[in-house]
Amino acid sequence: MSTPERLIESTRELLWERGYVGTSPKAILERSGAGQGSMYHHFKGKPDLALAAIRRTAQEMRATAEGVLSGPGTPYERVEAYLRRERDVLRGCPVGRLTMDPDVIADDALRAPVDETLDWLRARLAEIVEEGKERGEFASSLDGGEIAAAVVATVQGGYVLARASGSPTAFDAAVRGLLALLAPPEDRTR
Amino acid sequence: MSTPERLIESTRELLWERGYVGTSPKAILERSGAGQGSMYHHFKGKPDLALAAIRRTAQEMRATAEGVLSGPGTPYERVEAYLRRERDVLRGCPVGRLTMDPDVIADDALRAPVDETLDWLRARLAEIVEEGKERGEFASSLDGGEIAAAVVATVQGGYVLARASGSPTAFDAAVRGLLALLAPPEDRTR
DNA sequence: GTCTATAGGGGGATAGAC
DNA sequence: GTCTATCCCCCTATAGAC
Repeated sequence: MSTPERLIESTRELLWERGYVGTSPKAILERSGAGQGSMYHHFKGKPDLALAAIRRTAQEMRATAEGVLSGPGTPYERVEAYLRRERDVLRGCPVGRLTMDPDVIADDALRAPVDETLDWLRARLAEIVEEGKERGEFASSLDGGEIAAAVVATVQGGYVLARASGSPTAFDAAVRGLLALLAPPEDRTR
Repeated sequence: MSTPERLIESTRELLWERGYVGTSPKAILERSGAGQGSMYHHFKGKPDLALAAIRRTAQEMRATAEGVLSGPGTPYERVEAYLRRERDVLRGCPVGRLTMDPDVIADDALRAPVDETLDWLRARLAEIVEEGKERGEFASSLDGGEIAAAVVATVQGGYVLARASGSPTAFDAAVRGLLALLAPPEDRTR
């Protein structure tokens, strides 16, 4: 792997583990094996390198989600597949966690990829819910955008609950709870 | 206010704004107006002071939630009141945000109040949902603990969406989506 | 491209005077 | 209880040699 490549990958890992404020250039250098000079040759500084890392992580998350959401199955099944998708729950969401980073929120350039990714995800899920409404799978009274927001929020909040307790249990419970509420009425009494 | 008191209050504010990693003793001193010596006289160090601050914030959140949850109304109405409670959405949850702080998660003493608070909240909501099931307000097939987890997760995740976009809109959308799913069946076609 | 040297400021804490 | 002095290491970046 090239040096810029190794720098970006190491930064991605550290941002996921420790956030932006908790990640120092020195830590990135140690993890990547690159030298001080290399880093400042390829990137303008910490924000520049972080931006490259965040953009890549956001792109990756989007691709993963699209893989599940465009898969086979009814709308309900695709939403379920998204919610039940395998996750490293205790590590949290590498995109969502950045919203708790004051320096990311304060910098529009760093916040943009985070915003765009979560927004895209919501819009994509909203489409699917609307499709489910047309097929009679979801109540026509529901708002696709609102349900989509609830789905994304449940996942993001599930990470919070799991990390607080040190166990993925609460994440799974929240997902099951939401799926039970989403289940078509005829399945309700199962 | 006494000096220890001012130190704790300043620490609470900074932990909310910048998290544990992003909060330095120096910043606490500046905000509280206390001197270096005072701080290390009253507290063993940053973790000790943070623990006092986190405990108080956790206690306060619990009291606020209990105030709403033990209020008047049917179980659905009380859950709704909790979800719609006025919040400074863009500031995030002062307790939940700590789960994204690596140094908090790594320290059992600091994590404990966070865990206990969110766990208590879930249990309290679960009771209310079970009560609602008995009254026929919620489907008997639902699991109180799972619905409670979904409710708490939606709130915590709502903060993430709001902060990503820089607007409370997404938080409100997620809450409305969840409430629509929770609404008793006879209200579904409204 | 990568290395080492250098730099000013901050993080987190201790010591001892008052 | 509070103040100042002091400490060592880390943070982030620049400069210039190789």
